[in-house]
Amino acid sequence: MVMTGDDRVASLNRSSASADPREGPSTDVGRVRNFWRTVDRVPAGAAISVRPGGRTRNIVVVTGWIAESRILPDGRRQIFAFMLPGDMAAVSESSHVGSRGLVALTNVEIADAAALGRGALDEPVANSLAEAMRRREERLFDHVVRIGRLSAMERVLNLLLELYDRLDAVGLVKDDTFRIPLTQEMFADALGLSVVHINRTLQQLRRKGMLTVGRGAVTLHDRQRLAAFACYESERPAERPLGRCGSMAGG
Amino acid sequence: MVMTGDDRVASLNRSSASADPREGPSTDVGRVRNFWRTVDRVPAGAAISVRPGGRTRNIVVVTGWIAESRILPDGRRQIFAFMLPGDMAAVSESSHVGSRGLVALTNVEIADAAALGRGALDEPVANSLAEAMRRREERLFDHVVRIGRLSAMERVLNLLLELYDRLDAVGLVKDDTFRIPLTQEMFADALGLSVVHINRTLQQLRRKGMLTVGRGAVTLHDRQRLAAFACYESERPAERPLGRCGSMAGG
DNA sequence: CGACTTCTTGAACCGAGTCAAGAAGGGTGG
DNA sequence: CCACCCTTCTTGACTCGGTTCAAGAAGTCG
Repeated sequence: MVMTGDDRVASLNRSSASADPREGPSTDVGRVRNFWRTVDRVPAGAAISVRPGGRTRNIVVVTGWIAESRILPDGRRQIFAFMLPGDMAAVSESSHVGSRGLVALTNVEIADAAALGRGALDEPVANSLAEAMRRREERLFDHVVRIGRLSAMERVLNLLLELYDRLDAVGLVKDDTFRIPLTQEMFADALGLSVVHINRTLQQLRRKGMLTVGRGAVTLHDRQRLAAFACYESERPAERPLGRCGSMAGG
Repeated sequence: MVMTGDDRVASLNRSSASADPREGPSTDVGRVRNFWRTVDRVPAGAAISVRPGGRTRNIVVVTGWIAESRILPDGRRQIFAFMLPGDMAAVSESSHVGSRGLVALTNVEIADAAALGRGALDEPVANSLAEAMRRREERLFDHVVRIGRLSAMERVLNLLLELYDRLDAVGLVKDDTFRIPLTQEMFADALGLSVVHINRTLQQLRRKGMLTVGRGAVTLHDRQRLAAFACYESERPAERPLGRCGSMAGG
């Protein structure tokens, strides 16, 4: 798991305006054009905030990863969520230490969601933004469970499975593999563990053949089994076989 | 910390429609009357959900405590938040195992928020509901930090300090003391710890003279100091002296 | 009073943290 | 292309916070 930036969306229309490209692959082309005209580039490590003048801003991630996090006065950090290409969010101003903030984990391209509907939020944009907010909140709950009630191994797998599904939805997964620009430290700060323990946990998972990590990419082997082990439930309710999670049938 | 129900709001107008009574102690009296006509009673332990027919329901807690939680298929439970008198929320239907659900921790009285504005949500109600949602989300982030990055002692104190502030805001604190209808198990499930360890942690805090717990009531001694220790930041930004939290100056 | 829940405490265990040092990458300038 | 630096990853040894198991005490309720 090495930091390697530049995982830009292969084909534009797959990560277009709609938060969930599956429902309508190619949205209004003119809208997407407008999209690109208002793109902002943010370098890795930089904070994402409203310009001094503005109030609140609805953005869409076009390329790259963003973390939503808080830093405690004594330096401890907690990452609440990762924003991936296609994700929308409302950004308000904040100082970050003590409060929440968005930080670019890679070089990032973001677009103003408002611009998609030229000016005021129009119906479809407002809707997908609302839908995005709903999902974001749901993920936040998942994250609380992860941190509060899962073991280290379960946490790691559970998070990776979520990232898999989300990246898959925007076409960034191929052969059960996706690029992941996170350092083990970021992983640790998201999951409430120490870097060292994240490392050891990944080693274990590797040895058990459950996943492959390295050079900025992750491959999940037998996601079905991993999901059952890590109490992971896919967002779309189609597939849900999990019995009592936590135990490992054969491993 | 013993379960003792019946902590009803002493004076009605303090817990009236507005989520934050401080800004306007006595809201429209007629509205409050209407309030009482549409009150629902829910016994301790019961789930709170929409009636079979309905879709989504905006409610206000009038009396009692409610927990928002999820139960994993293997029985582990995570409590996301506590709803106290005066809190508003939007309730949608859910099965609870696997997904989220609201459970009455005590006997509870709830009112329909919509009823406050006779029918459709009117401006003031919609606003305070939006404001309540904002705060609720902010608290959820606080909770993630608590669980993800604080030690057991910090977690316990931090949560108690939050409950203090919220109960104080609706007039349910007197002499640094408030009633708390939580069992240690609920505390454990909220903070991601075991019951036994919650118990021991409370013992420690007692011995250090930081708080008093017993017979369903908690008293916090020297909240200023406790807040600094537990990385707690009050919602209203007036008072914030905390330096680098985590260490105990003298104790 | 009896039954049940909740609290408390001890002892043993172990998952995860800390400290520390070395290896492996990755990027940069000469 | 190499030398160097800095970040990230890895591993070992040790510590410790928190869990588990178990059993008894204290409350609480009918």
